[in-house]
Amino acid sequence: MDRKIGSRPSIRDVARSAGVSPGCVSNVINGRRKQDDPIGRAVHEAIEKLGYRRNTIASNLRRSQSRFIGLVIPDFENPFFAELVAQLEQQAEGTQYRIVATSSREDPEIELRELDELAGWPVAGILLVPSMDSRCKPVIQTSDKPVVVIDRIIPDSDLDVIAVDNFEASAEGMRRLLELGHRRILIAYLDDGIVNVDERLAGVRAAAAQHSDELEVNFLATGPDVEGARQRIGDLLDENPGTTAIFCLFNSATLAAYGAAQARNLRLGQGLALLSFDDSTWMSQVQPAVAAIIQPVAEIARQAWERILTRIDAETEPAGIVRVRCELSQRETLIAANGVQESASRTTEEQV
Amino acid sequence: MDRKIGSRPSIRDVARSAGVSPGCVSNVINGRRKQDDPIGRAVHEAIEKLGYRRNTIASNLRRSQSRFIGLVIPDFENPFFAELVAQLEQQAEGTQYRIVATSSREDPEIELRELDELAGWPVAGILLVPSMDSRCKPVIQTSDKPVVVIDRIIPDSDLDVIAVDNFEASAEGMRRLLELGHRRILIAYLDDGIVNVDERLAGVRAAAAQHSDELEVNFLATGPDVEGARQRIGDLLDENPGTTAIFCLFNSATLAAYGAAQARNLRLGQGLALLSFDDSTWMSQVQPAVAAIIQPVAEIARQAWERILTRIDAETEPAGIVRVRCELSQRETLIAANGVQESASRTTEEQV
DNA sequence: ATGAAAGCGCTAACAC
DNA sequence: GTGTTAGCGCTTTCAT
Repeated sequence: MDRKIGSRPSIRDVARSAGVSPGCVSNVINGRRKQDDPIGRAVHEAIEKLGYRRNTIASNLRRSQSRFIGLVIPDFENPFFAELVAQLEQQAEGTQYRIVATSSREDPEIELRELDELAGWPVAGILLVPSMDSRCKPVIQTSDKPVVVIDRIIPDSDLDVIAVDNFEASAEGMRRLLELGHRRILIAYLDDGIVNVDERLAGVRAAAAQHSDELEVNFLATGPDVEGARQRIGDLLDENPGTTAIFCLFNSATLAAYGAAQARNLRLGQGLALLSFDDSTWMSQVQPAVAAIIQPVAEIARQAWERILTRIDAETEPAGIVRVRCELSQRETLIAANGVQESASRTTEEQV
Repeated sequence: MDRKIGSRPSIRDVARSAGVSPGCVSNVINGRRKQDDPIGRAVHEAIEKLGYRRNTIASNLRRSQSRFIGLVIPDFENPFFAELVAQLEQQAEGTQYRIVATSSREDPEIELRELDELAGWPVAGILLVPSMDSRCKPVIQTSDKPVVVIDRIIPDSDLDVIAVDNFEASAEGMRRLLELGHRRILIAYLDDGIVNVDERLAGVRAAAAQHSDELEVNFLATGPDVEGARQRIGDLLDENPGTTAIFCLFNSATLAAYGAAQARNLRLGQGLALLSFDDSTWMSQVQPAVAAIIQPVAEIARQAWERILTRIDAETEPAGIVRVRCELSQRETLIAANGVQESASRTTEEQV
């Protein structure tokens, strides 16, 4: 009541109210002193009465330690990253650390600003999903706090990275389509020069190269927006009516392909196969359900969390890239080239 | 070089290196002193050389002010909240404040913990999308920092709230269906006791009550998971084959309804109308595109941001509820009961 | 066991 | 203008 409005009671107010010293209050708060004697009780009462809450930041400042881990992702609206944030929060649960999340909106400038900002924070470590640009590389390499890169490899660097096995997963997807008899395949990818997509493309190419039959594989760079992607995929389908399968290398292309196919009355799961790299909720709910290569986000989060904690404890471990395996979910749009469904039922989906 | 590894150079190191006092360095950093004289230059050089970064937190502690605004949402994976975070970050851009986002995973316990945590933070204000439970009410009301509630009204309170006009938007949606000749309508809602859904239900009921014809309106509580919702909606469609329109009062029910309709070969946009409260990317991309009541997230974010800044400046303004109007996007699944499409083309969508 | 006092990194009021 | 100094809220020796 005797303090200026808006400012909260400090440890000193509690001490005064309980008739003890601030240090003593600190001891009580941090359990370094028995709680159930007259003094301990008095302190607790004062805390209660004044509505005292410890200032975490001041506490950390004094301890010269931090219980925060900064997370920078490109975009909250991408379901993959949204799930990543959720899973990382889950990992943080129960540990002494908490996640502080911000996004770069895929803008390298903002990304640098965010990293810069975090550098001025007392964060114990940084988890980063880099934007589609490697400008952040020097900043990370000279960072004084541990950084773990997630999902997107930064070329020519020896940073800690947790990513999925893009190459192998794509190759497997492509092999699957070839096994199913597809020979005219449309590969929709985002753009050149994006690490993940490049790796996925390489996987597709490798699988195609191993195949002996004559293939007609069309590679289409769709660009980032769904609307434009639908247009381009549609055009390509019109020009290549013999196409029997579409393999989309990132999730919004799948939505575009789905729409384009519907618009042309191409019956997915009957005349046309569709496979997506990266899953989304809608894919398993529509009918026919869209087959997808599922990125094990929970596992990625687990690995990233483990790695950053290790790094915080001991900075001496050698850095390295961890590749997490993806699962191909066998849903209804994954059919043979003759139109036969390989798997008719939802219940045969492989679990992640 | 003479400091312990992992700890960053402080303002004192810079001062020593530049041969000036810490206070002087502070003055240079904060532009309270001209930069381009020998001393100013020496300081800048020292900063450069040591790789000094200001510790934002310590700075804020000393200034007894904060440049952070805490945001607590129920769930990063809900596209509506994801967009909200993105839009709020956009609002924060250019201001002196930044957003620190965490989620409660719809768990009232975690929500309380998060609010408690923020109470111990030097945040200037709190933006909260409450979980589906009002347990947080007392905490907010006794908070020593301004709180603005977003999206979900907390009953019987006089807090600052920014929400959409659920009642009016639902009523308009329902009226629209009635005008289009629908008389057997399925209303899929999440569950009773959830504020937003209750308001939407009330809007639907009010519109139905105003109508003179005999109506058969089925209300179905789907529960939170899409799979279960699809099952229940499917069952209800089977039991009521005369149903000509489905109105889903939250976004994942729309996905469930879409899947259920596809599974039964009910042609959406031809035999069956579908209207969604809340938009998602997939809705405008599938064919027929799913009509949706669009919540103007950007506007919600704008209002919330404006409100919290006002509150931070002056806590004296009277609190109040701001209701933001939604837009009905006229897409292809919004057809008349006789099967005629009211609007055939995507291009006639109203803009948000 | 307990309280006084120093100090985390920084800023602001104050003297010089 | 410039450096000295006190202190933001807290923790942690270190005397008592």
